Amino acid sequence: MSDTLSRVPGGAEAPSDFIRDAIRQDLRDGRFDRVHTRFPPEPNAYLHIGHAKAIWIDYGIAREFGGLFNLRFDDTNPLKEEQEFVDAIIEDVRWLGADFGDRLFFGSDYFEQMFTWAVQLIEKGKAYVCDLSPEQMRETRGTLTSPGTDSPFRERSVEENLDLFTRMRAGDFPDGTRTLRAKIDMASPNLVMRDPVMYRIRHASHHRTGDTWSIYPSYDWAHGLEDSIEGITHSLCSLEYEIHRPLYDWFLDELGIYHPRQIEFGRLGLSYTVMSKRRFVELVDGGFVQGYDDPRMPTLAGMRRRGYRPEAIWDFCERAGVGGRADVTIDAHVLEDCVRVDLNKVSRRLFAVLNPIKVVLLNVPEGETRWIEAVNNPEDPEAGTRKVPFTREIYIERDDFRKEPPPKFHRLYPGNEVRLRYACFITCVEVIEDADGEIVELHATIDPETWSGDAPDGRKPKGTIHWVSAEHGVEFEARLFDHLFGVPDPDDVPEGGSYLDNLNPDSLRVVHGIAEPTIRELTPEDRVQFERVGYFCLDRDSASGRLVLNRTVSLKDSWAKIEKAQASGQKG
RNA sequence: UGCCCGAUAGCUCAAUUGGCAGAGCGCCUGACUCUGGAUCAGGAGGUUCCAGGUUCGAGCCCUGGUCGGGCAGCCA
Repeated sequence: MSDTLSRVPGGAEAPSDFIRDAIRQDLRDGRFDRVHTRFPPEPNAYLHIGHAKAIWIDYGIAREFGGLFNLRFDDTNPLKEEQEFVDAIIEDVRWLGADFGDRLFFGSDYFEQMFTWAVQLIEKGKAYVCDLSPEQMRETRGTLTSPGTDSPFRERSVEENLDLFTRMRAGDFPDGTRTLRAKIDMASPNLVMRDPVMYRIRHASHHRTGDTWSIYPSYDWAHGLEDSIEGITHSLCSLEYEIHRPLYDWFLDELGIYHPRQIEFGRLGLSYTVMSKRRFVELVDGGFVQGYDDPRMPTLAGMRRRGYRPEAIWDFCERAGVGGRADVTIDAHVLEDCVRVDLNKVSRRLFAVLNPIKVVLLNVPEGETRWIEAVNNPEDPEAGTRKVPFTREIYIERDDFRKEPPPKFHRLYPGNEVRLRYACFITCVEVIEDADGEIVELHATIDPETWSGDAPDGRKPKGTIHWVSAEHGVEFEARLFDHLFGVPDPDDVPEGGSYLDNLNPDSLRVVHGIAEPTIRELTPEDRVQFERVGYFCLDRDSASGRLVLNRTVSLKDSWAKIEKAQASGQKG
């Protein structure tokens, strides 16, 4: 192993995958003497978890190898691109923590240089102006199994091409009437190489260049040039561009300019959701979600609003890995696990009850408030403690009580004693029901000897439950999210069906809970764990007097698992 | 009936130059606990898509199949 290599980050200890291996090889061979990557989004949509993987690869590799990382907008199509998306993407990339420093670039800044290079190709006889209509071009391109035919304009003179191309730029011709094409091979088995379009006429206003251009470069022509101009070493992109690599190389070789290396990786998919811009639009426009940042959406904006931290997303990308040369779909539960692991370390704990039932503690005097010290985060001693009010009437989770306890149920039931977390032991002495047999209230007694946390006789209740003082409790709205789709693969539909048929009707459930007063201290995007319930994040919809919390993810519910096992055990 | 890519545990993926097939998640047991959380220990689970071939030895190399995906925008 090279000594130099093992000293730089990414040399010796760094993860190994086919991309990193290829880069190390390039460094050893002297093909490149540094590493410089870029993330090149088109500003026409919001970023999603799939983009996070690309950023993780681009930025992560640059950092590991001590190289540079650019954020570059590939804005070559004025019809689809908007400043709104530029702003949103920059915000998302920053939020993720991918540091591009001052290296924020726009493909449109290079239009003039691209034009100059196009003229060079024309002069070299490698590009020509073609008058074919879009339909004619399609017809002459051939098919997957048959070659195309040469355009009748393929052999125009350099002078005529130059004149026409200049007039295209000047705006002399209507949209769609002419293109500049590379002269390669209409019989190539790779359709991408059949005289691809380099420029098309578009009398459209661009979000950055305004009306200065009436021709715009195509992706294939522009992308390699952008990489070359910025001195990118490794142009990492998804698998769909693999077939474009010969063209990427062709342009750079014909121009004889600095030549980065394109390497493709598999796209990242997530189960129980969809990941295309078109479908995002359908979900939003169809009112199935409330926006691109709806917490159920796999967009970075949605995940942020839901309460995910970038750390969890990085961890997820790492677990997914670069993998082989294939697209991968990772189980959504893996992402959720990453979120739990991350939030567990950093979240303050709070008491909140989502489905309350009142408990009257008969031997606690009315009007008395006892302030209990509670640990803010057992995982982080520095998070300190807080005081939680305890009174005669409290709320507990309805699920934490059963009139007739099933086996292994260690929570509250008539005659049973449980621990109120951080407080004392209580025993249920009476169940109050209404005329319909609905439980409306419980009566219980506390053991005053157990305030220290231990009983003098050493007995230990099997269950510990959370609680909220009825007098001090603060009401809030909880938005409980579930997978947007009811099945792992939304595209798994019968003939003629739509992925929309698989929408999960219960992906959003709104309930009203009661929490300890500390909840009032939260500000939007603050994350907490409601003990024994799950992780929540204050939504920006919260206004004075109205608290809205998004459930980021529930805790693993092992009791639910036991119950499920019991239920299936009975029938089996 | 073209070109390119893929197929490994229930799921998603690993496996240096060919050298005893692994991980995470899920599942099952158990331990521990003031979150039935977290944590810890153990376990089950495989014809590496199929058929040939090369090799002392093949998940890996070769040939032929099967199945799945991508490619015929003046999108990126």
